[in-house]
Amino acid sequence: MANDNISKIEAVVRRIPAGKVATYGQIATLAGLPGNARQVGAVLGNLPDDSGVPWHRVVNSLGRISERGSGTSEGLQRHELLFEGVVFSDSERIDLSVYQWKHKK
DNA sequence: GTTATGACCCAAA
DNA sequence: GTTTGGGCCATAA
Repeated sequence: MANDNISKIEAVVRRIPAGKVATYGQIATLAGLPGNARQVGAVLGNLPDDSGVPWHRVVNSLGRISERGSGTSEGLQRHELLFEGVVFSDSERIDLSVYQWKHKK
């Protein structure tokens, strides 16, 4: 059931600590869906407002912000991350070497 | 059941 | 570290 995958993805995203970011592939793998990174994004898009999932802590491989493209948060994500202590690079990019979340254990 | 699209990832240049 | 091309899975029409 697809709904079950959403629960897993939510659980993984919820594990992301403040001031850290994770990539879709990382989440997909941790959620038990290797190679289904796209589905993670699709799930986040289907996430309800009361899901309590910090989707703004989820970025793509290059640490770039991935929004839906339709002026949806257009920088809201950046603001939220900055609020949590995440530092952005010159062109709206994050230094994954420092801020990429390490589930490690 | 098939076609088309998507908040992506990986390997190579 | 960034960009280009190819590929995987799931949802929608």
